[in-house]
Amino acid sequence: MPRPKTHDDALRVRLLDRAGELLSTEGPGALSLRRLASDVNTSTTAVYSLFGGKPALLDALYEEAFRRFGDRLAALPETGDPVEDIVRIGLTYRDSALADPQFYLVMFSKVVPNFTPSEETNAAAAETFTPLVANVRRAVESGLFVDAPHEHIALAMWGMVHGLVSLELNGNLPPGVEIAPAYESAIRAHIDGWRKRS
Amino acid sequence: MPRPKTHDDALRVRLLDRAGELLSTEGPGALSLRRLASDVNTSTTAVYSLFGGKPALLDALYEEAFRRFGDRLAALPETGDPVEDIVRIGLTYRDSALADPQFYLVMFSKVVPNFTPSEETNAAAAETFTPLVANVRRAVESGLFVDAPHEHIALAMWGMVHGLVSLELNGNLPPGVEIAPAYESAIRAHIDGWRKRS
DNA sequence: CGAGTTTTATAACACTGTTGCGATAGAATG
DNA sequence: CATTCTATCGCAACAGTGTTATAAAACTCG
Repeated sequence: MPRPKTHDDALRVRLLDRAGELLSTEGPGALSLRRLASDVNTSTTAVYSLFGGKPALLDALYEEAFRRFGDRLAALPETGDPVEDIVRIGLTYRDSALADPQFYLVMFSKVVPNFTPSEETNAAAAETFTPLVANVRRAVESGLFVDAPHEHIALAMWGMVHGLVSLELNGNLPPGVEIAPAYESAIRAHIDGWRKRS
Repeated sequence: MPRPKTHDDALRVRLLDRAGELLSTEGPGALSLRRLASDVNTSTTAVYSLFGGKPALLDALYEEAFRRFGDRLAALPETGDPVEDIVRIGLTYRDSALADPQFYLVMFSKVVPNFTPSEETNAAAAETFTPLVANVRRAVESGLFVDAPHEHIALAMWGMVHGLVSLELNGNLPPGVEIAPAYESAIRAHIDGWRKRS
């Protein structure tokens, strides 16, 4: 007896897709509910019935962003040499960030006001971290690296890679300074720092 | 013949002070022009006649934040050992960020919508970087470090320190993971990575 | 064909930054 | 002393935001 549903799962993905497009192409400022709803020929009510509000929509987008990001990192073939794998993860990390800077800023910068990811979404996001941790463990177990908790080593590596990319994408670098020419050597030097001295 | 000015330099600093307070204590969401103006017993017009608008006010706050930050880093006494100085800079970097996280987020994260620092303000902000660069140069010139551009080495170090602190303050760390116990050893390991091998 | 019921679109609310307008307050002039 | 002038400032309107309450729409069942 009710009126037929149009706020279905298909509309949900259309909203999510369009939201991602708006974010990537015009930035977070263009991602307003009225704009989004009108672009998909519905009303702002749809966002509330399908997500629960703008923060919840952003949470879904946040999850999607980390999924893409994690997929790219997990898709890297293993070479057998953990050091080389770590370098490749680092390079891919920056490539992925530069491929869609706005998404990266949603993940790691606070570009959208009044949005903080939910506990579970943030836990899922942490999975992105696992390929690096696995390779570092391999390097530690094979005696290549110093005897330190492999989580600590991986965290330091993630920090550097993330920090350089963040400085780049947030525009915090001094004028004239570029990341690209220093990036790979920075990764390799950092790895060397954890090498066991003989 | 005109009506006496109340939008003077004293009001300017009162606005800036209160804006900093609001930012530190209640976060960027509480920093609205109406709220700010009423807290200082004036009107929103004051912000426009004294600064030019909210982005310009934020620019002044951004400059102030970097000035404080840079002062803390520059105040570090030199020990004569560049390596030890670099470690101290790294530790102070995190201490300063944790002392006022909201200010740090204004500097290095995009917590305020529609704000990007002006060219000149950003250039001034880059001065924060110089103590680290100076110490790295010293280490390179004394033959301690590998023969690489000292700007590249300093950039890598800044990246790691900044990355770890950013992950921490943005809440991007996996649940249960802490920066503190890994921080100093990460800095020292990274420094070791640039050491000349004998 | 009308009543009932669920779902959706519309409009109102409180808030934001920004801008134009009118009130204000004192000095110079008659 | 009253009036006029004028730079200055506070208030209100405007366009926009997320959110919420309300009313219209659209189908089934009696």
